[in-house]
Amino acid sequence: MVVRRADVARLAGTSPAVVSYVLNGGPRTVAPATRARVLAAVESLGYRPNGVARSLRMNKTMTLGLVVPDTANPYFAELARAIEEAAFAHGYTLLIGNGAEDDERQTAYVRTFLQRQIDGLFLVPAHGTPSCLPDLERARTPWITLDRQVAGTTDIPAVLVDNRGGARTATEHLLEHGRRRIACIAGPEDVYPATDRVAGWRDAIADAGLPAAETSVLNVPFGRHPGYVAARRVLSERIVDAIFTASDEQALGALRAVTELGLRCPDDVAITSFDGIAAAAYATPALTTMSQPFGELGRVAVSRLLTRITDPEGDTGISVLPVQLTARGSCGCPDPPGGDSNDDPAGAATSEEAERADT
Amino acid sequence: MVVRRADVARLAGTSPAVVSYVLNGGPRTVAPATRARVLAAVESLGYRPNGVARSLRMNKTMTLGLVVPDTANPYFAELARAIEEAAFAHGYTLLIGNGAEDDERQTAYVRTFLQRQIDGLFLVPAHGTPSCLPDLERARTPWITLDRQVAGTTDIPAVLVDNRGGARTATEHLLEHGRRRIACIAGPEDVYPATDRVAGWRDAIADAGLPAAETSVLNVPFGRHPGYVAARRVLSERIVDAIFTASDEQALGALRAVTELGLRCPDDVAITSFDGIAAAAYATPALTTMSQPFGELGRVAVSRLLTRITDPEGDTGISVLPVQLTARGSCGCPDPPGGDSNDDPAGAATSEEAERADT
DNA sequence: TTGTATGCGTTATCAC
DNA sequence: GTGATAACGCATACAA
Repeated sequence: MVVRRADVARLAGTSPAVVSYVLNGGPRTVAPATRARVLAAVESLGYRPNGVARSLRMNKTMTLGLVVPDTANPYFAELARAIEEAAFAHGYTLLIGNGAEDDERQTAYVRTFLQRQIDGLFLVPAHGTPSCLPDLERARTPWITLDRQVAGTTDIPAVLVDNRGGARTATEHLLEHGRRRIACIAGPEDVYPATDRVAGWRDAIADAGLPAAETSVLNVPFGRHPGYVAARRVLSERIVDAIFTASDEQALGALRAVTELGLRCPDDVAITSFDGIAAAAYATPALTTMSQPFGELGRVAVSRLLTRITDPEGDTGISVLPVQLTARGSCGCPDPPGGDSNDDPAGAATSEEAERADT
Repeated sequence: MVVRRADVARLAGTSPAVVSYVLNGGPRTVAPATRARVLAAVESLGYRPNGVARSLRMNKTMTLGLVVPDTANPYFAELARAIEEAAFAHGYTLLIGNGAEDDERQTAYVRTFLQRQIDGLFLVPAHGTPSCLPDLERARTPWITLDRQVAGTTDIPAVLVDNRGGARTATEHLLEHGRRRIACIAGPEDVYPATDRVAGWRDAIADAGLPAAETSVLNVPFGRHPGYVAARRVLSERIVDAIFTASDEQALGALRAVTELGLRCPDDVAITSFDGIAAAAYATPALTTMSQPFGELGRVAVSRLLTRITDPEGDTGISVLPVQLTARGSCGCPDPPGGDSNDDPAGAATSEEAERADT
């Protein structure tokens, strides 16, 4: 509109094609003198290539889509930041969508993104079977699932963490502290990581030879408020001495419930949870939680998606990353001073080639 | 690539142009019979228009850019969600960038976004004078500032909240509780909302006829950890009975510091803060804070930016939205049960026409 | 009412 | 080493 490539060519006394060669460093070589003239013209005119035209021609947008169930949820916010970090390092930009735990809206975003010709998609599927599956199938756009699997499928590429093992570790840690009546505040019944985390809790309970108190499993949404409500219920109805929650957010809510009921954490009720969001380190007491490797998650997810972009059939497995017990005060361990987390959820860049294909 | 408009036209026994007319509902009318054939062909082939080609032709992308200093920070996460919500309602999609409080990176994002021909940009400028200003100037892409103003400027369209008035209210509330030695944990010295919030604190202190204890102002970054460190320092070095913090995140850190030092909040140290993020309602005690109208912020920002897209010269002022005191336990008010916040930071949709220009 | 043709700004393939 | 030219897929003005 304002200044096109042809203008640059004219000023530099050459042809538009040559301008491209200079700016893109190829595919053909250009004489140093011409090159200098082109660069000068670009500078003086303030020419900036039109990315849309380029995308149309190149058939790639250098844009990745990310659809999560709730952008404002700290866990997804940290996950998004990690993805963004890794994508940026590879020269990709992120289109972000808030599915709002609603299939219809999630599908609306996926469709819009597909239409905008994103090169690849990260999806944290809402509960149930996403109605956008057919669209994704037809579009041939590489996509990969994050944090959750699509219900009932096992052949869709995914990057997950060891939910079952982590939940088991978290529960065992409560057992080691001598707790015996451990309730489980789980996620929604039909959401993948919830079921696996419940399974891990069950594993630990069973191994300890404890009765599987089914009534001690509360299926509520992830999030502070559901955690708060569930904790109030389980604490007033049952005699428990510990709670394992499926998310830090729920744990934060539970912590609040414990205090409101005049109980003390960890003395009366110990808590361990899952995720390792930054806020967990600043609660009082600080939360003992299974920390997810956000930085690694982002790097693996981006790296795998990019692989699938160049080779749509390749890299089709499921990555399961380990989680790590971060012992703090809520389980009964000594409570370290605030801010023991490294405060850098996205992690530092790795030695991977950081290539920015876009100029 | 897979299925083009021409394919649809062929199957429907008509021309590509007609396909456009049907899909876009204009600009020309088409016979019902033809229309039906086209629709059937679209359905059976699963044709989806290429948004990139459309953008090139139409010279608009239906995409808005949002660059914030830190995506993972809960305040910006809630702000982003509000923007996303409002943009979605208008059929716009959000390209999101994490400036990481770093001018260079912020500029990199702005440039990339501009190159991708976004229709408009929301910028939460990092401290100092952004080096992307010339780019924005040349690009003629409408943009608007959120939460902060560009240092030293007053003619750039912005959507802000009443930082000074809010800070004053928060501080006065502490005074009403009988506190007299009120420290101020501020943001970085050169960031707009920080200076205004300090000014508000100063207003209240001065009006109360109290000495302006300059040493009681601590300029630290927003964020939990800085708040924690600052609180530890101010609590051990000085005798204070209250703290006003410039952000909820800092307050959360401060709360942790209070507890670690064996003090009680609000008994020994009362706290009020600023922002009204969801987490504030679940701290123990829950934070008394100046709640920002996230939903309204998003709607106003989007609405104003869209206005500027249709009329680049119009709507060039600065919006200042009011903030509201949310009294909870940390100031000494009765602590309501957890989850008193409506848990819907983005707010419900208004009666504004929700138009989705994209199909 | 419908088919044809041109241009959006770029990259890449041609001859030169 | 360089200049013209054909796509990319769409929207629309124009001729039929």
